[in-house]
This record gives sequence, C-alpha cells and structure tokens, in this order.
Amino acid sequence: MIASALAERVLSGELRADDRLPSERHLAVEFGASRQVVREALRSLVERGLIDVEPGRGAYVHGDNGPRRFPPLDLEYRRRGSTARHLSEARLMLETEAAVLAAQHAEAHDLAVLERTLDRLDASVTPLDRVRGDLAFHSALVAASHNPVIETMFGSIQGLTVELMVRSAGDPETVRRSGPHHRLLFEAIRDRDPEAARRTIRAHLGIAASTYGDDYDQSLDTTAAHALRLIGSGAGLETFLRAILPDHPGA
Amino acid sequence: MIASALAERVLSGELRADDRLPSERHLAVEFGASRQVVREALRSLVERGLIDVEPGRGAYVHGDNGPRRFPPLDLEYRRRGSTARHLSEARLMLETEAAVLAAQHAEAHDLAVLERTLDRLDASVTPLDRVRGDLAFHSALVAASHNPVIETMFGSIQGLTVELMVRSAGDPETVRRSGPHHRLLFEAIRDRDPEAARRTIRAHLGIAASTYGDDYDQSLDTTAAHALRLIGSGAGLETFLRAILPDHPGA
DNA sequence: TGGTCATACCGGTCAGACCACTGTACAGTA
DNA sequence: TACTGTACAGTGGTCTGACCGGTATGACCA
Repeated sequence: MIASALAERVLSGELRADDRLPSERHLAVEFGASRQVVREALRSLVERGLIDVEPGRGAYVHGDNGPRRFPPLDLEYRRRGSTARHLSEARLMLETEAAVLAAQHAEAHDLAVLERTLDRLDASVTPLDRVRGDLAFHSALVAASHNPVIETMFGSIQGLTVELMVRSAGDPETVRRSGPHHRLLFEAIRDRDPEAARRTIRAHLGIAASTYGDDYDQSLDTTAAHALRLIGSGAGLETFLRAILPDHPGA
Repeated sequence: MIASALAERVLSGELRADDRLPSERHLAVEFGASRQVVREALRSLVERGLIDVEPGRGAYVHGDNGPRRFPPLDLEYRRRGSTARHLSEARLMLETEAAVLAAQHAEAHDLAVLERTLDRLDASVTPLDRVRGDLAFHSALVAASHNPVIETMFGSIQGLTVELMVRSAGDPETVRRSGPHHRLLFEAIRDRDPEAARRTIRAHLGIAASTYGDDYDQSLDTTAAHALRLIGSGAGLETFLRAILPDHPGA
C-alpha cells in the first residue's frame, strides 16, 4: 500500500528525478505506520529501480542523469531454459535491427562515440580490455538506433552478452576474422547504408556463433563455464563480469 | 547480503520451485541478524520474483507451475520516452524473427494452439474480444518460435502491445485489410515457409502502423488516450487492459 | 575567513512485544 | 470408531523504543 502510493508519486511526476523523498520517520507519521513498514516499502521501490537510498542522506527518486541501468533479465532467461543458440538468435535480431536503424538515424554524436569505442577496441590487449571494448562498441551501436525499446531489450541481455563476448575474445581465430567488421559497420552507418550495415553485423555475429560447437544448444550456465576456460582466466566469471559491469546484479 | 545469499540458494538450485524457505526467525538466527533485516531481504526477493510469502505459512520459492508472467517493462519504456514508432519498430523486429523461427521450429502443439486462437479471433464480435483474440494469436506465434529470450522480450511489451491493438481494433478498415493475414501467417508456418511468414507479418504490422498518422511520433501516453476514442469505449484504458491482462501491473 | 565542534537529522539495525492466521494434535462426544 | 471442536505451536505482519554510524549545517573561535 505504501509502496504503491509512493510509486504513484514517482510515476505521476509529482516527484521527479533526483527529488528527495520525505524521511522514513516522516513517512511513518504520514501513513500512520511504523518505520519498519515504511522501510520495507522503500526496499520494494529500490528493487524496482524507482528510488535510491543513501545512508545518512535520505531516499531519492532515481536520477535521469548519468548512465541509466537497464533492467537485466538474466534470471528470467536462465529460468526459461535459454541456450546459447536462443541468446545468439535474439542478439542477432536486436543488433541487425539496431544497425539498420543506426544507418538511418545516427547523429554526429553517435558516430563520435562509435569511433571512440573503435579506437579503444583496437588498442585492447587483454581479454578483459577486449570484452570491455567489444561491449562498449555494440552498446553504442544499439544506442545509435535511437529506439529506446530496442535499446532496453539489448540491455536486458547485457550480462549474458558479456558471456558470449568472453567466449569470442578467447578464440584468436574468431578475433582475427571478426575484428575488421567493427570498422566496416561503422563505415556503413556513417555512409547511411542500411543494407551494408545489415550484412556486416550478420557476418560478424555469425562468426561469433561458430565458436560454440557442442555448446550451442546447452544451457547458458554450461556455456559460461566453458568461456572462462577459453581465456584461461584464473578468476571466476562473476568476478570478470563485475569488472565489466560493476552495477550488474549477480546473475 | 542476506538477500544475495538467499538468492544464490534459489538460483543455484539448492532450493527449488515450491520449496519452503526457513522461517524468518530461523533465518535471523542463521544470519545473526534481527528479524527486521531478514524481512527486508525477503521483501527484495519478493520484488525480484524469486519467492512468494504467504502469511501464516512461510516463504516459498516461486513456482514453475502455471503460466509464468513475463517481466513487463512498460515503465522503463515510458520513462525512456518511447513513442508509438519505437514500439512498432521493436514489435515488427520481434514478430518477424519469431515468425521466421516458428516456420522452422513450430510443432504440432504450436499449430493447434495457433489454429484455436485463429478460430477465436474469427468469432470475435466486440473490440474487447478482438483485442483478446489478437493478443492470443500473436503470443502463440511468438511462442511457436521456441526461443524463450525472444518470447520474454515480447512479453515485456505485452501491455503496450495491447494499446497498439486497441488502436487497430478500433479502425474497421484496418481490421478488414489485415484480418486475412492471420490465416496466411498460420499457413506459412504450417507449410514451413519462413519467407512467406516474414512477408506476411511485415505486411500485417505495416497496416497497423498506418493507423497512427500524427500520433506515430508522440509519446505512448498520447497514443493510448487516442486509442480508446477510436473504439468509443466508455471505460478507461486501465479497465480495458485489466480485462485482457488481469495480472498486468499498472502501467 | 577558515577550521573545528556541537547538534539535529538521516538511514541501519536491534530487541521485545503483540496481533491475526495456519496447521496439527488431542480430547470429547455421538 | 469417527467426527468435530479447541488448544497450542508456529507463521508472517506490525508496533515501540533504543542505539549506532554517517551527513549536513550552524555557531564559535582563532
């Protein structure tokens, strides 16, 4: 009840991004409840991404400033028995559409970001760098589509996408063959050539999919375990993932 | 901390669907914390959909039985300023891919469900019936893709899709022109013809997109308001939505 | 004017108590 | 012996009051 009422304040615009909510003690008085109940309600709102709570300062409506986290759906996908094939199919769908739209809608700022991520990717040395750079490039590509629905859907697979990228980054042959696609993709978008963009992204992700072999129709957990073996990393995937997506809730 | 530890138990399979969690008092002892802190952690898990809490009985791991709700992302899409165009583009992307995959992977059960929803759609009389039937058909189509990632993404726009469908259902010309596509789509899938499936779904959704006119690049809120005017419904969209998706959290 | 300290307020947590609900076991009655 | 009702243990839901560490502001002093 309290959670719903407060959520309504946020959703209705009564409270705006970065606004401070009344204190727990004030809310307890206002709703005629104990502070504990208020805290539980606030916890719900935190979990829904509507607010952020800062100890000693108060609770604030989640800001529109800075990079917004995408609602990750790793859990949902895992629980539905998704395989590497399912994920790859979905990723191909998203990035193909995004590339085509980017070739139509990308603005100067988008191109600058894309080029910057390209430079960074070219300068990558370690697998961690390469995965970071790869993710940045593909995220910039999807952002250049200027379709927030598609972007959000891509964000929902971001953590799992990192696992795919770990796999690709661990195979030198894959890196060698698919590497040039990044630049070609950028050029297709810069030159407003949707068909070239489509062909390039499909070729690019097709190569990544070919690294799977017997794992392609295995569950995502199996896939992730093998990914780290490929890059010979001593750390667990969780640690690796945190290095790349610090805000990502544990999968 | 406690929330993470418990989530891990659920995700690791240590606790399975419908298993009962230890009581709050037991968890408080186990984690050396107060019951209040345990309750807040449990509230987080509830909000994440991992568990259900039943007063007087205890907390249970969310069951795998019965129809699973898709995590709706209406709020996220609205807050990112999505328009009817963005939603339509994403929907076209999802359903095109789903139709192609369905033509490759649909099984006898899928075809039976599709045909049943077709019959129901043909028998529709009121706008409510038509929207219900339309949603059922398109959901069955996406399910026939046998890709849980794509299905989940489609589910994330389900509430907003209903709003699109309300719009189409309110225009007799749109209903007349796009109606036959449903049967054609079914036949393409039955006959294992991905290209026909692709063409048909694109034509089908293209007609729906043409009902927008000036609203196409307006925010989704504007679009929804106009939708109900088209069908001359006395009820608000919220009521209409609830009649179709009873479990849908308020948008 | 800048630095330090005190105070008010913030969220985080604890302990203990009480309430309504749920389920099981046992006693009483037909 | 079988059925029904009651009591009790256990459940989650909530309240009250207290204490802790962190934050921010204002007052005072050098």
